[in-house]
Amino acid sequence: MKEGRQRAILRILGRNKVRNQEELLEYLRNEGIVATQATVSRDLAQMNIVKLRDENSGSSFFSVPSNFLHVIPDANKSVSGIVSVEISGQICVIKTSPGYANMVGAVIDSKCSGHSMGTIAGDDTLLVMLRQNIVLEDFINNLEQTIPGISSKYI
Amino acid sequence: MKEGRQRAILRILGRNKVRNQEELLEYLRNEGIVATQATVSRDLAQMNIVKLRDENSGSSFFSVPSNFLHVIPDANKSVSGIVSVEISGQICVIKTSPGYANMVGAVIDSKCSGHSMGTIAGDDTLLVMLRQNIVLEDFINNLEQTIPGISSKYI
DNA sequence: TATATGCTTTTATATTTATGCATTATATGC
DNA sequence: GCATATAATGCATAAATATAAAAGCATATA
Repeated sequence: MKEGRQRAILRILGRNKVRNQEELLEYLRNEGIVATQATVSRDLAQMNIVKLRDENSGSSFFSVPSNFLHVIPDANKSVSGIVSVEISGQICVIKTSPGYANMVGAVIDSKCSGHSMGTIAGDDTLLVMLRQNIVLEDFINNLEQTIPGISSKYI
Repeated sequence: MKEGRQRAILRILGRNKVRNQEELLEYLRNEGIVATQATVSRDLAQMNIVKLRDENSGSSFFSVPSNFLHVIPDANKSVSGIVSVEISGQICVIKTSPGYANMVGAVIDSKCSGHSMGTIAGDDTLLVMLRQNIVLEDFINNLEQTIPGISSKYI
């Protein structure tokens, strides 16, 4: 019960700007999950979710801390030299085995140009600068298809 | 009036974990600044200050966004090769003496991994990519302890 | 001087979020 | 299965935050 609801909350907050807990309840109801405000209040506290402010509108909305959104390399089929993938704001950082960052960067430059403004590679760290209005999930899907051996999941 | 109060708020929030607006009003009163809850509510909105959750206690407290914070090298005791530190959004740029950026990057990789997703170094410029939803004050404290010779100040 | 204009602030109140307590569900040991 | 412990939930309400409306105050303007 709780676990499924919290997973749903992550999904919902990842896709929508939710401005208060009543609104979140509605989204949940649309998925067939019924709960009360008190319950989601506790969920949010437990998940460390916070309310941030929209720079422009000034209105506030819930935000999932990054440690709940991980893109992890799939150990079974990892042939790409990728160690980890992490996203924060418009920045995606990909850690690779030593010497691999440039190669991965080249791949992303050619295959993810719709999502990426560009990349800069060190030796084992690749910086991908994401475009402003992309849908993060699309980029992740793109990554998954482009670079065999990584998969994303929530939590 | 307003400007001085907001400056005080930055100072107070940088040094203390303030848990609600009434508490903030008390801190202000201790500095001889009298205002009402409604006023600081607007101040916080205007300054984009948000409430985060303490990882351990679960209780929440106000946090100042990056564009109000500056970290500067302390000229008196600067022995680390660091020239300047500046933060914008999720990006921290550290300028160093020529050739030092890599070294500083390695230090940060090992000592600040909780706050940093990764670093990329040029010759005299180091880019530190910060995780989402970190408490910036914590990162800066960490930096100060990790790299002797820098100190931070508010605005 | 009187009037208008654009903030800032307060007061009063609405909205939003958190929480104590009782209840129900779920797990654990016998 | 039954008893008991533990956790999850809802209800009612308290606490915290935001906001509408009015008042204050400085500056500009006729």
